[in-house]
Amino acid sequence: MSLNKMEIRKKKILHTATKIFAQRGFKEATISEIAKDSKISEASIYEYFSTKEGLLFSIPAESSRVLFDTMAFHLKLIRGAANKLRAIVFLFIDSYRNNPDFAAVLMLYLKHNKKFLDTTGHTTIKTGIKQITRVIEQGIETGEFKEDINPYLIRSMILGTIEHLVTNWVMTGNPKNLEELVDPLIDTIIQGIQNRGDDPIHWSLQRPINKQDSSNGT
Amino acid sequence: MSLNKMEIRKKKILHTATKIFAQRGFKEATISEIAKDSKISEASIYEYFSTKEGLLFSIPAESSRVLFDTMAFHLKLIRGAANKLRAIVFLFIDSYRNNPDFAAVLMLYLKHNKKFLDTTGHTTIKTGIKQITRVIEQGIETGEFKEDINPYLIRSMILGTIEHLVTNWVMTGNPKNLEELVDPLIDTIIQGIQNRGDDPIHWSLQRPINKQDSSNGT
Amino acid sequence: MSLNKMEIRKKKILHTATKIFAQRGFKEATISEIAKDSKISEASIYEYFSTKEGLLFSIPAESSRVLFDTMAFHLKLIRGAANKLRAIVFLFIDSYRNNPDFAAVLMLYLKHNKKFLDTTGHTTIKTGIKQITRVIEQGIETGEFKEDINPYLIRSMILGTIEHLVTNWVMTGNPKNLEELVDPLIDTIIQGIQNRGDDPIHWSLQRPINKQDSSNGT
Amino acid sequence: MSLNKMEIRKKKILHTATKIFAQRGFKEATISEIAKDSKISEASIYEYFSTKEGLLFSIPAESSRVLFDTMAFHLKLIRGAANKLRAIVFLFIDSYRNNPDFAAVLMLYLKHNKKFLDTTGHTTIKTGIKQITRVIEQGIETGEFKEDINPYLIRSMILGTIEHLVTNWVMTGNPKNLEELVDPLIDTIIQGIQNRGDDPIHWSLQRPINKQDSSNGT
DNA sequence: AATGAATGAGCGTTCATTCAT
DNA sequence: CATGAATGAACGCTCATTCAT
Repeated sequence: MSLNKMEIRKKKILHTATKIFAQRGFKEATISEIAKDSKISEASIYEYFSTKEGLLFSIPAESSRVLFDTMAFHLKLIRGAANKLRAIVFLFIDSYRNNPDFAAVLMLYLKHNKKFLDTTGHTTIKTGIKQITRVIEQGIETGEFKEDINPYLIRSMILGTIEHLVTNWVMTGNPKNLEELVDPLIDTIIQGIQNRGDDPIHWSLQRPINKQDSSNGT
Repeated sequence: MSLNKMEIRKKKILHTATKIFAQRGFKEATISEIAKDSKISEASIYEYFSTKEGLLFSIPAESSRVLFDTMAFHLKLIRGAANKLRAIVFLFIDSYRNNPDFAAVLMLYLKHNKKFLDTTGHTTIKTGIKQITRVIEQGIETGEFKEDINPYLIRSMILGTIEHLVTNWVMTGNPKNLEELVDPLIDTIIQGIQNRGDDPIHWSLQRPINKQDSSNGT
Repeated sequence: MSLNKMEIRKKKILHTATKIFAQRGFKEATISEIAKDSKISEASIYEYFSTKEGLLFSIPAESSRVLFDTMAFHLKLIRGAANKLRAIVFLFIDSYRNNPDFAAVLMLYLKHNKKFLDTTGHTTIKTGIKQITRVIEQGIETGEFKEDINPYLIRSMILGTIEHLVTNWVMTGNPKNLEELVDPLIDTIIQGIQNRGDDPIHWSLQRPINKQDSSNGT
Repeated sequence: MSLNKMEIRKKKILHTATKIFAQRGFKEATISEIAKDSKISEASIYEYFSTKEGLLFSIPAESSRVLFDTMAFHLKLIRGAANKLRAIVFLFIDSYRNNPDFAAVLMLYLKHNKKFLDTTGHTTIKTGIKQITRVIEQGIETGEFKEDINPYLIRSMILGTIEHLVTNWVMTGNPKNLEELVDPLIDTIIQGIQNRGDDPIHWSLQRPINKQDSSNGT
């Protein structure tokens, strides 16, 4: 009962804080605002979170775990690295679209905070992100993706693009239809990395010149 | 003369502010610190910049213009949209690598500031970024790139990946060799967007000249 | 039974509070600390003591009464004002030495608190201190001490010196051997106030009995 | 000029702080009060003193130096250790009587503060107090005082009595005529420690019994 | 009787910014 | 023009105290 009530209060604080931080910015927001909006006293907020920054860092914990659990669940059901990557991108985008305040806090105030790096919230995210790398590596192992691609780079392309799009979206409202970019994005990347039956290899710059020559010369 | 002196003082302030903001964070940094480090009084700083945030927003003006002028200059000399994109990515990365403090300020404190959107500094950047869009559109027009690609998405992929990589770099020091990712990045994207069937690689910079000649000359 | 239990809890609180106040200072100490250390909840502490300051003011009540009762008991057994003063000083010093936390609280946080003046704890102390004045006055009446001395001043000298020494002791740990200063202190004062001409030392405890006898017998 | 003005402002702050601390107590007093009373903004107070406690610790610096300089000056003009001690006690008492707020702050909030021990203000006081010890030691060297007295104890008696009297005075207003106690106080102590022509030594408990005997037996 | 939980009321401190010289 | 000095306006955080069970 009491535990339940406390859980509810804690979530209320987190929810309100997410909203206020998203609207006003972390530094500009005040604990007083969050207290008023959540109808929980400032002192009580400090019962649940040790500092204002601690409150900020507590925001991703839950949302992220939900996202990454969902992701792990779906990945088991999907065959093919390309399809898995498509699902990942879709789930990310979808999660952000449905939680714009959370997306804003993550993109604007957490991703660029060095102290956040040492946080359990960040650890959760890092763990989740490793799933992406694993999918890429599996794609390479199965021969679905080219051997010479750099998984870290591909992952960075996926995440970087998502971050860029979502950041723009939370800041300006554009692009309106984030989810419509999922397929073109993933298609472009897949085409850049997958093995193709028709002469797919020679484009790779790391390949020796003569290899390219021979294929061209045919 | 006096004007010249003032210019020097102003640049000194900007340079110091960039350094301090990068090291300590925008909110954490104080005008007092910048004054001490630049040996210019706080009051004088306010002679040159109206507010602390105004000082922050003044930082990209110069560096960005230099970058985009250089970019415009190079793009005139390069043939082929793919090669142009490669040059663009290279120039971005190279510029950030050579100005890590500026890169940090841009990635950590400007890119996510809504007020910055209404700034001449941001206008400069936007103008510069349009060059990328234009290159992509030209690639489509010339048939070098597929017709059905979304230039905005491609531009977002390029910028998003760069931002992601550079942000990581200024925050953690990794990846150590940013510049080595330029080619794989651009190659992956190019392969995702270029028309295939005809020889797609004529303008690849790594390709021997005679190769291009032969294909052009056909 | 239940009353007994309550008494035990109350004493536990007082004991812990004395320790915490002595270690951390009255203002710096928190009820929360006392609660944790005593394993009695904060709310319960407020069942026994109305306010934090009330808790502080309750500390001397018991210890002081014990001291002054002991003192009254001993004074009945001792003959001669000088010997009585010596006993008093000894008992004070000994009491503080054996209860350093209590000594610290008394010297550092009670003696200088104006509100403490209106407290029953202070009344107890005042009553006890009157015993000193009475001994001095008796010394004057019996002719053992000079007629023209100011009992209030002499009492102040005795108390002031004790307070000064004990305050130093609780703050710095010095002087190490408080009790060794009892005799020199009381001797100096006695010599300053006793009637000379007739033999003043009959009751000196350190003197051999026969010595006194011989002088008396003359 | 400007320096002068700053000096005046600093003294004004110190003066007001002394008053407020004396009236309301250190912890109860607020910087806001001091600011209002001194008509100097809170922020400016922090320009002159780094913290509230730093402000408190800065109070004795000046007053004490004045007192101890005066003391050193007078001591040069006075012959005889007893007379010097009398002058010292008088100067102390007189100084406190003329600066009751300072006396209150010193007696109630500084003397019992462990952190104050590490302060330059405390160093000044310690240095000044050494003058007392020196006078006592000189009294011993010249034979004016007994050989076997403990200078530390005598100094503690003098300071302890003064502290006790002045503390009572600042807390309760009594005794009304502090200065009238100077002579009785010093007389009592002097008689307790000075060498007397008429059989002064045998009272000393440290002396060997036979020594006393011989002097008695003469 | 005992306590976990909640909070009202404050306060020290910080700085961006302005002013007077 | 340059600046040393002054300050207004906030805000995070702490705790003694109370309440509900």
